[in-house]
Amino acid sequence: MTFQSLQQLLASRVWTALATAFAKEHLGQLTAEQLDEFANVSKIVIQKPKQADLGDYATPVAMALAKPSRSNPLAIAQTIASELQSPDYTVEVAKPGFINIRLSGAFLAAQLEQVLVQGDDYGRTRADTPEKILLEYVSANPTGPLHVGHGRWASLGSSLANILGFAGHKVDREFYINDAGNQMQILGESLRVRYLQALGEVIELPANAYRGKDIQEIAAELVAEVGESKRDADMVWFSRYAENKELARQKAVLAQFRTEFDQWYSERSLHAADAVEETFKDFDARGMLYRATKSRQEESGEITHRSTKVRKTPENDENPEGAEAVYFRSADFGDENDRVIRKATGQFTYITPDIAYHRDKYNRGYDRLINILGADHHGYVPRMRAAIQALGHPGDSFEVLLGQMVRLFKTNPETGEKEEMRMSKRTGDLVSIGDLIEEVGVDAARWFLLSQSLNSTINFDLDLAKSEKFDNPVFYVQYNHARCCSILRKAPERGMPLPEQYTFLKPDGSSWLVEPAERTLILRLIAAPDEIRFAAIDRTPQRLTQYAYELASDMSQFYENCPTLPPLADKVELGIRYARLGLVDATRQVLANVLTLLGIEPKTRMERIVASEEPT
RNA sequence: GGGCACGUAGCUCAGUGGAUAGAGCGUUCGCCUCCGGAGCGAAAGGUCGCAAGUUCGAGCCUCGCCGUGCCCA
Repeated sequence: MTFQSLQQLLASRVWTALATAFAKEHLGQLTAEQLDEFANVSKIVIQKPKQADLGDYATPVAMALAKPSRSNPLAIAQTIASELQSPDYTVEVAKPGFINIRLSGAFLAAQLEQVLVQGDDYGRTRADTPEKILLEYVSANPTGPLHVGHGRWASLGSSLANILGFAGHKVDREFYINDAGNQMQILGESLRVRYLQALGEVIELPANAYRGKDIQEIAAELVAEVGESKRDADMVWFSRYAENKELARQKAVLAQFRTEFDQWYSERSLHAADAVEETFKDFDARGMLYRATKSRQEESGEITHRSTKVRKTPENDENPEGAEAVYFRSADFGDENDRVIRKATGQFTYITPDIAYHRDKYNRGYDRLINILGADHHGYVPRMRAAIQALGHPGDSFEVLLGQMVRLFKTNPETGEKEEMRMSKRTGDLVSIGDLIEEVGVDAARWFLLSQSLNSTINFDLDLAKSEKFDNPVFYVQYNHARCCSILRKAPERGMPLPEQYTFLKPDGSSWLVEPAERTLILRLIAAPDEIRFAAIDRTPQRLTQYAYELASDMSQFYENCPTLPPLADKVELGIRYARLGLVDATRQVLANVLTLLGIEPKTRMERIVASEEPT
């Protein structure tokens, strides 16, 4: 079975109609070349009309053809419409040149059946060009708990991976462990001091130490594990121990947050495999490097400053007189200036292992790399893309999704005002993913982190996320899923045993489901594959939270207007009742599929809150 | 100073170059004892930051301002 979305189907029908009309020389002066642009049917726009009474779907393709064919759009629309005739729908032409399509009851019924036939796979489509994608996200230092910002990348990355998979791509999820920097030494020293403190020694934390309570917890675990036996262990030993513990904690909280990875890739393993040195030689062999005391741009006076960040540490500051650094000609690939890749001291800059890492990704056979990063890292993108091009890969095969920050708001119980919870890394006073889960739960946390465009700062309303009323969209959606489940559970005891297969058509071939609320709901359901497809193409999971909400809303309308089970449906014909039951089942299925893609649990029942319980 | 975003209803935000720009919250006004019960419906609310351009057609694309956030200096 080939999975094709409704819009893909309609687009291909429009294409056939176009080709036929062209063959009959009915498309004015349109050339074969101009027609050919639409052979890639994804270029044929199919959309939902703003007003439902105009039709279920529409295409403005005739208006796009007006100019090249040198005829008027309405006439072209008429021509295409007459080639588009099908028992599946009626076709109308409207004002400027729209072609409106209204789907028949029988066609809708057939599509609805597909929802139930395909079940958990409903919504899968074939990609125009299937790709092998490596999606990298979160990628934190193993030096402490993941915070709410990481939570945004975690929910986004995990959902996007699911969505891309449904849209016909092969996706691997990867977490890059930044375990090679000198933060690891600081971490080791921090743990060593905390360990000795736990053993009763009076010793101060260094100024640059990590101060989070996680280190103290790990120190306590260490004491419980080995007692005093590591009193004289060196910093590297503590570093490794702390790193393993921190990583394990990160893995645990991510798993709890329904964020899985296929690979955990250690930066240190790159060094161990000499991948950095190899990458350097590769660049050199490709003529991408030069040795100089100043970059070409500085030499020519093009720039007066060097924007490569050099950390102010004693060992980095030493720059032997007249010694030459090694530059990468990144400006030749669109970067604003060349980048130092190896300092005069012989040390690689921080970007070099990153380049080696991305080189390795391509060597592992991926067609496309997608990284999810905070927008504060945007300066990093041009130089990495330059490196990728220097290695001979297309620049656009490297894609970086830059996301804005998350701000948390909570009502102050004293003033009743919403207040921002300020976060500070310095004091260790930052809200972790674990805190967020504890506060609002995984489902609400994921929903609110996913429901906004990546380009928008999220103003996360913790009170709303916790609400168990219909003003909370997550609750509303989950509630309607549970409601479907409940109806299906109750049906047998109300004299409607669940059938092997639902019948949506009357013996005369017309649909049982003709109520506006039923039609609206069916149309919404069968739009799911397109919604998922577009969410994949545009990398916009928020499209699916919105869709899930709209679907829940349509379900709610249907539920209000169209009784399914006795006693309420006593006067309703059995055929209709069973068709409605099938519609409920299909709604349950689509809601479940979409929620699963978002990493939100499709609950089969909602736990009732105790009325007397005071909110705290 | 340079770069990347953002600016849409009172608030929080959606919005494939296509028809009369949408949703939730809040506000106002009606209903509601229901199959899952924590509600349902309606109304009001807009110079899509400002100004120009491209186009048959711009909230969306281009340029210039203004404002906000972040990064680099």
